[in-house]
Amino acid sequence: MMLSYTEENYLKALLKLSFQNEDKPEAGTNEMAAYLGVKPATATDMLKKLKEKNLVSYQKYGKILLTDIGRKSGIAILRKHRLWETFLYEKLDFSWDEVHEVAEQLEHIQSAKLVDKLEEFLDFPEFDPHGDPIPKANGEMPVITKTLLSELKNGDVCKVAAIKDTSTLFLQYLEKLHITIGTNLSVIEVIAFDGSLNIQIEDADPRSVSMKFAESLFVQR
Amino acid sequence: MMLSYTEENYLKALLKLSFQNEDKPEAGTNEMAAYLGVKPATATDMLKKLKEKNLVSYQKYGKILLTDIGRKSGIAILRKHRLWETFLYEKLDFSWDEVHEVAEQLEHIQSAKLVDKLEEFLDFPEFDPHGDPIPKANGEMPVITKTLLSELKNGDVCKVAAIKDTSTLFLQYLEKLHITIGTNLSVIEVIAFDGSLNIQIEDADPRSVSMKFAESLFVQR
DNA sequence: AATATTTGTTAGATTACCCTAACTTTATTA
DNA sequence: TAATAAAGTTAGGGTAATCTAACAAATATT
Ligand SMILES: [Mn+2]
Ligand SMILES: [Mn+2]
Ligand SMILES: [Mn+2]
Ligand SMILES: [Mn+2]
Repeated sequence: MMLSYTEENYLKALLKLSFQNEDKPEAGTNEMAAYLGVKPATATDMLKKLKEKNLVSYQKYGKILLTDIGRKSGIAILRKHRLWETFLYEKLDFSWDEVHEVAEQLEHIQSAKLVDKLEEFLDFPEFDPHGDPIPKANGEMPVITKTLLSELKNGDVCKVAAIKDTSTLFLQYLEKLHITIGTNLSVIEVIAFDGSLNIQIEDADPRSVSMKFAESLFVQR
Repeated sequence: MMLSYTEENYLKALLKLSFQNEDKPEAGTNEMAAYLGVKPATATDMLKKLKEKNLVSYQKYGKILLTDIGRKSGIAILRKHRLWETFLYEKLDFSWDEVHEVAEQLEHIQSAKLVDKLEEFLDFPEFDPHGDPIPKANGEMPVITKTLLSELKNGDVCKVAAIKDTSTLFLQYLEKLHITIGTNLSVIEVIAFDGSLNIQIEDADPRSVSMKFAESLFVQR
């Protein structure tokens, strides 16, 4: 099916929201509009079009759910986004916080061959530079159990698995701390007072990080 | 300056036409419209906008000429186009006739860093897969004297330098004949009757090619 | 249950790009 | 040079994506 640049962005947004709203993979109009930076009225209009094309199912004043086709299309875009991010990071020396913006554009390039060849060129990466799983050509995606650093207890050790908050400020802060995907962390002490943590980053001297920090980082035990 | 996808295509078209119309680097409205596959009325509309933005200079019913800014912008797009074609051909194993279509999309990605990093990644290529020169970051472009194969005489030898007609049919025919950029050719005989040529391709047995063929291939003596 | 708040929709307008049909200007040709 | 042909413009209209303002429905609060 032929999708416009904009329609693709709506589908990807709905997919992302469906991951985010863990309980039910639904989204609301305002939520979607806020995510995309448009007004609710605009989102409603587009919703009608997407429904017409059988990409979402919803009723007036009801919740929005992607159809099978809609989800498949969304995943295809996410796949492109993450492959391009990996390309920029691995091959063109882009930094962590620079890849997303350009991938937002590259994800809309239409060419089945391009995506698959790119994946091959990158040697079939499983995760993007932020630790997020890259969907396969068939739409499959490794489901990984995500643990937040903030859920760990005194003495726990872990590896950084993925970034929850991918804002530039956070990514740049991580870089400053020499934290990247795969970095080993150990929790020395959780401070009950404010939820901050004393952690050791690889072999460096222990240091304190805030609760907000610990809630923005996914780790693997 | 912020240019839309469409504005970029108009500028690139004008640049291409300015190369094509060797004598004067001008273009007409109809010519431009035909090149872009739009109607003359549409081209006129866009022309007004481009003039407003100081990208072209022209008067009603007059000829169209790119301004310095307009030409610079056009060259920047051409640079991206040819770098991407090179990437697809060299790194992703795209064939000769497949690169153009995808590059038409990729040329519109906005990121100064991306272009320059891509160029570095490709090791600063001078020519794209069709033998066309790739503009440098500063806008400079090697000016090469183009000789058509059809201009050669009996006994002349040459190397294939670039492709004039980049249609899929021609590119696929060239592939079949094992002709690529750099292939050595020697003209055995020019047939006066119909302008066809007997040529030898590298060490293969001599064969005949049509005048149309010889007029579609640029060579270097 | 009544009211207030939040959420979502509709109506009407705008901008970018494109079209057809009718017209005007410039160039060619008899 | 007058008629014809070619080239270019204008007027009016369509679609996609966006907006603001006004309204309607659903949900939460008293
Ligand atoms: Mn991203
Ligand atoms: Mn996008
Ligand atoms: Mn090309
Ligand atoms: Mn283009």
